[in-house]
Amino acid sequence: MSAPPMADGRTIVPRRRAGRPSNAVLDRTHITTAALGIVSERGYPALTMAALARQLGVSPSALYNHASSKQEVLQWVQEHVMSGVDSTGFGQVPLREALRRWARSYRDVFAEHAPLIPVVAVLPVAGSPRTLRMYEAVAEGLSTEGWHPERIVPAIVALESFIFGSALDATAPLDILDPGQHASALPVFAGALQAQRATGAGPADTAFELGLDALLTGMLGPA
Amino acid sequence: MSAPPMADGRTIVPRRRAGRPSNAVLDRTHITTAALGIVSERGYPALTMAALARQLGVSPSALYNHASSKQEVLQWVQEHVMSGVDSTGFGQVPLREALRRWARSYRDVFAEHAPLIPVVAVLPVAGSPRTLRMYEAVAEGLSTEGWHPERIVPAIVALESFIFGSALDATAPLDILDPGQHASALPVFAGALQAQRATGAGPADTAFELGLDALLTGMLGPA
DNA sequence: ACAATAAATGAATGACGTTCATTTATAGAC
DNA sequence: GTCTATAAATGAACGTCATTCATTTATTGT
Repeated sequence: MSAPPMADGRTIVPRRRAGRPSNAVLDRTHITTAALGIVSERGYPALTMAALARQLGVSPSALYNHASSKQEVLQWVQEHVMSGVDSTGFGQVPLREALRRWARSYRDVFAEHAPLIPVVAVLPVAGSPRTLRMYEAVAEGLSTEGWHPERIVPAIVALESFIFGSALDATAPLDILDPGQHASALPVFAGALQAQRATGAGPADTAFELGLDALLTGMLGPA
Repeated sequence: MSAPPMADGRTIVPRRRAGRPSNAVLDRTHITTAALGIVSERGYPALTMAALARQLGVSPSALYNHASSKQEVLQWVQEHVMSGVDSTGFGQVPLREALRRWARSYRDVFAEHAPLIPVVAVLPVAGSPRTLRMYEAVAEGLSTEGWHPERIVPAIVALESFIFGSALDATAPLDILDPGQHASALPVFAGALQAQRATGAGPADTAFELGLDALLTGMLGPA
């Protein structure tokens, strides 16, 4: 009579019988996994503490024995999400290429977790070892190419700002820039918009690649 | 017995006597002004519909006769905030300089309204004439310098992404990048951080200027 | 005077995140 | 083996929000 299937979509977990540490079922890992499941299946608006508890087969208040707040859960999710960022190129391929891979994967990952951006952008990074290791990899990449130490952090932050902004932009509706009825008053912009559309490429992707090229050229010199 | 001073911090407004349009007191302009007042005095977390109503000397539900949602109020605030962006340089000073002024003012404005960024970044721009006029000014600036039409929109979007990302970054605590106890495991990054700090300049500002320079160089060529 | 109507009200609702007193059941001490 | 400290789960409750709605109020055009 343990762990009934529940015939329900929620993660099945051996019914917790309270007690000392032992076989913890409601630890940081399980909570994070459940949160990621909800997010990927139903999106961030569905990630409530009640939904999370339900997914874990537990009452909402039980979560507060293991996480001090929803903010903390979001930090755990962020820490996991960072594993999708590719920092392996530094020291392996030319810096420009390594930065490009890094930036693309970073943007793609956060485009799928856009609601984390305002959280992450303002959160002390000391709590996220993965993020710190990423910074170290990028810093090594720049340092090895002879960058002056005092320029390294600003360069990383500038790239990151562009990446976060681009990730937000990637979640915008395709027609977000449509001028609607005002088109006639904006001849140049409206024309440019049509010209861009005629290329058939996604505006967010094109903008990201153009901006990334420009940043890399500006930082490293022409290719 | 009209408009008692209230001896209270709230905006004094001639007590509304219901009826036909006439001398509307609770219109878009007044609501926007009140919202801006709350935000500048007590920040975005304090901007609740209840606080807004209180500021206007009215009950919360009354707001819904004039705004369909809080989202709409935020759009009004955004539209007003956009007036702080300086697009006057285009056609008046060299393009690089015009873009620089524009980008700086744009970032500064949204650094003070960071919570609007996730809203704005995803909102159809058709509802914001001021934003559209800004786009037109920038597009004219690029077009006049011979930019191909299909590159204009991506360039604007790329710059805007960098600007929004930088505005978010500008609201972060100064020590956000502090590696804490992990410093020893991150020699290059920790060193770079110290070198940056030693310059005495704000990391967010330095990163913004470095990134902006890089973007402009990448887009327009070396100065 | 009257009818139509814009506008304000206050009570109510439904999400949320979070707290707390209480209960449950295990692990280690004796 | 019992006892006891304690990690962990529970359900009820709270406070804060945005939002809705039936009702009232007061003005305008006829």
